[in-house]
Amino acid sequence: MIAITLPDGNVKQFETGITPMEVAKSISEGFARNVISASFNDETVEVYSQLTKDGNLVLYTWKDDKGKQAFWHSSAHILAQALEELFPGIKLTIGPAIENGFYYDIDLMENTLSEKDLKSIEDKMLEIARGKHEFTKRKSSKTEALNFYKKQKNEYKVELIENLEDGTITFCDHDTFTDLCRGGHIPNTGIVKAVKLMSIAGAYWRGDENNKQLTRIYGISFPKQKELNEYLELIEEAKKRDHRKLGKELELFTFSKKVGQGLPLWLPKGAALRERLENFLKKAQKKAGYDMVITPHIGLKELYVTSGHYAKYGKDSFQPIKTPNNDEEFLLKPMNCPHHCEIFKSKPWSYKDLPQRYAEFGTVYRYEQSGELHGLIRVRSFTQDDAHIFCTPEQLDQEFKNVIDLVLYVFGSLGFEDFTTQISLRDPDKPENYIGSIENWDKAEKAIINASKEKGLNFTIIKGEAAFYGPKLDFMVKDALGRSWQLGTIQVDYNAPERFKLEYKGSDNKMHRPVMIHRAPFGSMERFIAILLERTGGNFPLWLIPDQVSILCLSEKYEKYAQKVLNLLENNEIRALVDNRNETIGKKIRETEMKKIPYMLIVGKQEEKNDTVSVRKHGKGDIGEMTVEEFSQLINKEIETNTKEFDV
RNA sequence: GCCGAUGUAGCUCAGCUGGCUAGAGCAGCUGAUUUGUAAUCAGCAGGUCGUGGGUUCGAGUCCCUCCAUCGGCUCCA
Repeated sequence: MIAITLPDGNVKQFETGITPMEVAKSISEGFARNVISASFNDETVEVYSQLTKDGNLVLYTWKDDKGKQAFWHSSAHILAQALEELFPGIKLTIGPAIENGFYYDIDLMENTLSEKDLKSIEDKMLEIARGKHEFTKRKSSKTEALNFYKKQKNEYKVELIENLEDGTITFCDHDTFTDLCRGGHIPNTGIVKAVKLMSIAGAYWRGDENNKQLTRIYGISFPKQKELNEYLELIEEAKKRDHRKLGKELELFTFSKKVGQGLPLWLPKGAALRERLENFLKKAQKKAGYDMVITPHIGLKELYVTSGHYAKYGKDSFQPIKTPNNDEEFLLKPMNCPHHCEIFKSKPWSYKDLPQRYAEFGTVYRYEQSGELHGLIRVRSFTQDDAHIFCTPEQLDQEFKNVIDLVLYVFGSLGFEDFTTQISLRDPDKPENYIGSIENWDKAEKAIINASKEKGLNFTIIKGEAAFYGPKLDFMVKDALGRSWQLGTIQVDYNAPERFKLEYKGSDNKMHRPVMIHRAPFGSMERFIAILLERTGGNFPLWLIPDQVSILCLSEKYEKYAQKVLNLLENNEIRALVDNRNETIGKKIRETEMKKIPYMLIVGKQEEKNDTVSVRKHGKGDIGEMTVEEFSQLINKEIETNTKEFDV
């Protein structure tokens, strides 16, 4: 007998060798029908695996993330079988479940695959699924496994197995198909009722650009057709919030083939909105003790040789600008830190003067790979809300925490509550990727982790993701389609002060090296605004939105009165416009609603007589008649509640 | 940069297997209408069918090059 502990704390006795599915049946038949996966002592097991010792058992249904994972991973197996049947001779590599669905990477050999083929693969998958084939896991010795794949000339699987320990190798079979697999499957293929293959992409074997590029097929599957339909509808809805589409509709920004790809052009409404965001941050930064500085858009190549950026990124940047007569080379600045270091160097400092905090909305230029450009989110010219803090080592902790507070203030003010944070550290096995001493790296990494802990951030640590000069804390936010993007960033840097030989005089009358913090709460104006657009769907907070009010004339007769209302609003710093077109009021309302202008003021005979306006709120409808004064107060109150001051 | 897809009017799209002067709705312009809470009516104008080349009696449609865009991969100071 073994003792099985269930999540609710209940302990039950079973015969040795009982399966999770039988345990599920002992709870209830109905529940058992929904169980598709299980974990035993925190390890994923098959529902038909025999349990031979005491332990904690968790049973998963489709509703659990773990259940979905098993479902999608099993679907990847079905995809692989369909592919093998349709394209004999292809080589399978890996096929995991992902956040939404699954993929399988295959080496197609001499076959080609295009999106037109996806439908027939889906059909094949459903045909296999309907066979209700059981997934069964079996153990294999290393030599046996190697022989199996060597016979198939599948060098990918051979490489995978060679990195595995003998005794831990398992295969998973269903129907005629078999695959090297750690496990975690649903009971049988029949549970998969709906499949959609989303796209084909190239993906390098093991994620390394130097390896062969495989073909990756992305898909998603569901236990019910209805759920698939709902998912596809959700994606369609998300596409409506795409910042590229909204940016065009709301006339915020554009791109021009002639100017060049990845070089955004800000239209008047977008530029004004961006300025409001900048002013919002400037105000908070002033309170937090930052000084604004301004630096040029170019710098001598030597500047970047000193900083180390030239060696690291010189080849992948916009190439140097050469002067014809003198032998000079300038770079378009890809970052602001070297300029700011030189500002710090412009005069001697005492420890009493520190910290020095230099802030600049600095536009930088980076030659991003063409395939990587993405609307305003990934561009070749963008403006960082940059600042560099030069402080003593003793001040580092406090300064870092203050920056976290500032980022949290910015995110909070704009409704980014569901962000995640990640700390990027160096990869200790690849010292060649980084500059600076181990001691300094250790200090910097410790400082970030301590500050993040103290501020109660729920962070994940990722090794090998640090910048070449130092570790960083990034604030990540998701776009409409659920893709995560880095916005705010805070980085500790001991190396730039070293390379630029920055100094201050300490209380001991000796020279010391300051520590530098790079930070940008928005990250870049472009990316931040893009994400804000996707999350609000263009319904920006009232203080940010380009046009706050549209005054709709019932007919041209009331234009004069509308102008008077406009003047009154403008005196109250409210952004308004008059719609005096010769159109019906219904049409004007419809169009203003679609332009997402938050308030409409309808003026006609009645309003002119009463000296009032009829107010209609976007998405809500008519909210009644009031004086312009009352309306202004309403607006200003709404703005006030949405914009809290930064507390130092 | 790599894999796959897309590119027709300012916007959204139609144009079947190659065959008259390339169509529609919205936006625009002109005129009528002077309007009470999500589309008033009529007329007009607007396109080197992304670019360059090729196949053909004939190309928006077929093939190739390049450019841009979209979904991924790699990259992201």
